Amino acid sequence: MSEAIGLTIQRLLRKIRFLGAVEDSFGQALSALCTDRAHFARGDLVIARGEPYRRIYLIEQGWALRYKLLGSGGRQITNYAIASDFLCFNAALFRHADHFVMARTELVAFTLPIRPFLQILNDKPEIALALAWANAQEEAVLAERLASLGRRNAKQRLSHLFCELWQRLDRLGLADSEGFELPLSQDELADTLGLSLVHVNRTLGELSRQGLLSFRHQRVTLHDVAGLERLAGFDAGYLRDQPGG
Amino acid sequence: MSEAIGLTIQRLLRKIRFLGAVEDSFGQALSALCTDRAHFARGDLVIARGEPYRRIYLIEQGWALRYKLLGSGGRQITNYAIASDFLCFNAALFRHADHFVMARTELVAFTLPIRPFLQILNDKPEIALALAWANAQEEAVLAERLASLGRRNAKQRLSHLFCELWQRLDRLGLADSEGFELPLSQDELADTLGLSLVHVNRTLGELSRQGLLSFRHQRVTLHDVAGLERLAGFDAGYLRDQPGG
DNA sequence: CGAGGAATTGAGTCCTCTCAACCAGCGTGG
DNA sequence: CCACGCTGGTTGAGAGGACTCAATTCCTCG
Repeated sequence: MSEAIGLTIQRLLRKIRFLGAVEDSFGQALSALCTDRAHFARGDLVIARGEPYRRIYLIEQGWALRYKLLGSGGRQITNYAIASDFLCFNAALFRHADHFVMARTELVAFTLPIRPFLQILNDKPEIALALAWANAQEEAVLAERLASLGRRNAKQRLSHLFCELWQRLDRLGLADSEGFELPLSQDELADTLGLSLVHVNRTLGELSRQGLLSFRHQRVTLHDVAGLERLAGFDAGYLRDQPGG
Repeated sequence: MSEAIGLTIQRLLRKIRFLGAVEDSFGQALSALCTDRAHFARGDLVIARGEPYRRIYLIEQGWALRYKLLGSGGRQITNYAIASDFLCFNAALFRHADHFVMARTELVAFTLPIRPFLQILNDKPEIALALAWANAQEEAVLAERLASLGRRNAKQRLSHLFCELWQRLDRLGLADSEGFELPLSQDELADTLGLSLVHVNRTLGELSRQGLLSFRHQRVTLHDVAGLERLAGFDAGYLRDQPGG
């Protein structure tokens, strides 16, 4: 089992790129906890708003969506979680979920019991720090998305999102030089970017006609990365900063 | 000095409401670090994007704004920091700031040297956990704001923001039953909520005409809290959940 | 009393939305 | 093997919330 989790841990390490010294104890400690896996089918809820947290998940493969439902019927997707991301990490800190998490594809995740997980954080501050770093980076992504919704138009939002995902997936070895697989519907893009489905559709069309990118059959192809980054005002700084303090 | 910091620590504790057992060691350890204060004048930059972090601040009084500047000239304010909030907390995790922090009022903050601060987190996991909790709550606020920018109209965004601030300030003893002081310009509200200055102005006018709230002379008065919450779809859940895991 | 920042108000524009069809792909069942 | 139904994508038309430009008023302070 500690072999099966190898790739996931490697990805996690690649993501957090922390001080080399940490890596060994990190992998060992986590592997020891990752004895069980959970499987979710496409569309399954991992947790619903208001439910008590039961465990923490570490995604091995698949995509999950975090979102909120508004009284007025709207949905705001706040996050995509993919391989090496944690789900319900807040279980370590809160009692109840304040958002929904849904499996967007078949999803396989290691399950970490909360108490022992807390114990590890307690015993090994290096690990806690590394995970704090990963969390902080997610928050940086959130803040950048806020800037998108607040101050960028539809074309820029879409371009920015794709630039960001490309970078992020590339780091995990899940992208290639042309683009990446994106198992989302236009509807979900809309609910991520604060746009309507119809407008996302039209805007994707425009971006495609301008030779910037195309999104068909769950695959994003970037035709002109420089152009996209210029249009979006994309600056990878918020994804790239090295840990240190 | 450890007496002067008393109120700030108390507020911090009130904010994080953590297990009683933590409080003593928490206050003592932090007080010991809070030997120096920094003063900023209205408008001063605490840190600029790209700059290396130098220290962590714990606000004693005043308001600070965290924001991003977009290439296209826009500004997105991501956060207001007030008494008992940390500034540049990321200094513990990153080398360079990915956003700006500006003092919006006269600002007084304790300065915490990074290394010793990290040492404390290292030595006292309870404290690290408590701060992680505070951080997670900030992230929840960010996510909720994302939902606002994505899926709420101008009236709802404003109402929601005010409901949230009222709650948050109340917890610190900085609000009263009528409302609270809000040292922001309409321009800054606009850059927080992804609206234009002009539209914020008109929308505030409407809310006022509807007898819901008024905002004049840096003070928000809530005339009809229930109505506001209904309009905004405000649900304090994301601010209220107790720690635990 | 003048100057500068902030708040207001008016007018016209446009980006994005909603409503509404219609089309395409695909898995299922008769 | 093909019709049916579902989900997701595409396109058209009209409406409206929010934007920009611009001018005016209100405060506050030196």
